[in-house]
Amino acid sequence: MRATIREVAEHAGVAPCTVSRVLNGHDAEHMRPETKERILTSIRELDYTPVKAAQRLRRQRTHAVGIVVPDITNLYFALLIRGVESIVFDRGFTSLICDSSHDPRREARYLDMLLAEDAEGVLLVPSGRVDMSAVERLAARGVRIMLVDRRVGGFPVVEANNRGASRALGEHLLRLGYRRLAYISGPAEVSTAEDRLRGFRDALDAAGATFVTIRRGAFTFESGFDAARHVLRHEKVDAIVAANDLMAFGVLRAVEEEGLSVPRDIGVAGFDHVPHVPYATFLRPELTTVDVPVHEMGCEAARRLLDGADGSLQLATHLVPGGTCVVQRRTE
Amino acid sequence: MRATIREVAEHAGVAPCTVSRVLNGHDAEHMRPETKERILTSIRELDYTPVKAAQRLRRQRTHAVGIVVPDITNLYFALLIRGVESIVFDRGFTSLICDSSHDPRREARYLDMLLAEDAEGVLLVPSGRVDMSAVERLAARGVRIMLVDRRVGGFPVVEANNRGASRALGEHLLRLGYRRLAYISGPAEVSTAEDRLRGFRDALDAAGATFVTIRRGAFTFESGFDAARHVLRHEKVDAIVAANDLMAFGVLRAVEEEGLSVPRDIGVAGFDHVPHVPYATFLRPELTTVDVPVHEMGCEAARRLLDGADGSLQLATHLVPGGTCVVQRRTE
DNA sequence: GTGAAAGCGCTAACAC
DNA sequence: GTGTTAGCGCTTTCAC
Repeated sequence: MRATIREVAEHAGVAPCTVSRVLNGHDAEHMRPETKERILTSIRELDYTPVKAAQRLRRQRTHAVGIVVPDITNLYFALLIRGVESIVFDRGFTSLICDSSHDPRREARYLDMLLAEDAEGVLLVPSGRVDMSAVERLAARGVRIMLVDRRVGGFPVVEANNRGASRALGEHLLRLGYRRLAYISGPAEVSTAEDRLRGFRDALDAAGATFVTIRRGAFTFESGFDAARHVLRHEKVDAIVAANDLMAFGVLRAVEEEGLSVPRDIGVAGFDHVPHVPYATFLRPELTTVDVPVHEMGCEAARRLLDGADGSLQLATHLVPGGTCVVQRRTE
Repeated sequence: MRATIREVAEHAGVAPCTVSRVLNGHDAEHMRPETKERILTSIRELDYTPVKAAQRLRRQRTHAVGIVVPDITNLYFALLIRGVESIVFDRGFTSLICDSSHDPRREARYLDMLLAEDAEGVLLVPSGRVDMSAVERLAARGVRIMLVDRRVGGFPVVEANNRGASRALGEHLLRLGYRRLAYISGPAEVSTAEDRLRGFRDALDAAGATFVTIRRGAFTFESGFDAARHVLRHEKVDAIVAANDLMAFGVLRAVEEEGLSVPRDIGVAGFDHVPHVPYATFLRPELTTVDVPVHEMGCEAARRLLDGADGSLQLATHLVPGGTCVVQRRTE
């Protein structure tokens, strides 16, 4: 039923290896054009496609890479995947997209699956509590590992300059006159959360200021909402800064529910800038945040993985001032 | 460096096929427990994992399935993928997730890639203008094709009862007293768009009513916004119904920009119910819409594909009344 | 310029 | 109960 390379060879009156040569472009220098033509015709007539499994077995290469993200339904990671895929696919590699759903056990199972599939490289956005042994298993087999967005262990990473950007955001808010700041951070295990907190603190330190309060969320809308409500009910602050936009949206919701108004009564800032979310267009005023080039991060990580580049890379980010933070009239 | 089955066999003092038997559970009845034990130990000690390419070649089965969606950054399709993956992965299959990005050419390339990978089945959410020849190429090779969410050609499909649900939505609005309705439909090539329009029309027909106007959007926020603004500026309507929630959000935005208020001045309804979008929580009042069990659709499609079930399936949906449509005081 | 032959790692039919 | 053998479809020396 399905044609093999031998059948193509017979049909064209040549040996299998000659067909193979055509298929793989090893005919560059020395091959009679008419032979090549005959073979190409046979391939077309028999509707021949090589069996990948046989190629992989023989070549001892799979041309497959894995990409593991914590949550495929999160636009941030979906854009990352798009970036990766745009490079990987166009280079003729197959990518195995895996969604760990924030579950370290599931994540480990996917990593083992990638090992079984003989992925040549793996791009990993680690969940909060990665099973490093699964990662080590891959590395031990010589699989190239590249972390994306979040650091963990000693593996090379492509990430944003979270600390620097967060510091710039902090300086921005201080410049606008905000002084009583609450910070809603992300999970302690996630490097982006820690870097953003540290960066903002850098700004405060330089100005001799401190946070009124710091709370920890889970990078989700709900956790931002909960944390903000708690802050608003127990502290006197003039701005709330969240470690990502999703939580910042939760903050805005809480501010509204508490009967306050942004930016009149309180300033709000986020981090991420995933404004591609159409719903976010509803926001008035627009959120003060930091743009993270997540698609570019995916592209760059894929490029480095395929090119065999070692070492880490930090991508530049930039401040996106929005109407949720404005110049404060000092009321004292 | 990497252990093969032969090395495991030698290490355990058995023949390769015996190792294979253990690996594949063909040891059920008759195998000396100690032999099995010895083999398992060797496997562990040598850190052996079978080479998938060799297995696939020998077994003539890939245990791989493809899933092609038009837009991985759209939460709707991300949830669909999750549903599919939850079934496929747990059954020991590998899924190849492909994002056609609404581009029929890219879509065709992915379908050809799935052919080259010898996917045993393909779940396809066709883009607006699918290249059916690429689909036929797969089918001709005996690859099982199952459409999801959208119909096209004569292939079996797992979809929602869009027409029935839309009719119910129409009846709901009529019952509330809305009479001057504008409808913002989706792309004509997409079956969901057509079904929803037809269903709503069913309701109007039964009541002897007609649309004030029908416009066509692209299922995007922006197109919903544009269409609604046009309607609001040129027609006198008491409600605008969009063929999906994304466009409905655009409608709400347009209504706000035109200085009108929902539901006081105008009713708004959508279709999809992807309220999992945290940002949507901002919406006050909540959107009147129809719940489409998209995750379940993914699961069911995957199950049917793997179980070899033929024929189509329609999943039930249900109306989600929201504050954007309320009882109208007839003002005449 | 092209062909013959070997073998990638695995499994299954058939021996014993 | 376990081993021997052949072969899945392909690529790549090495001949000539």
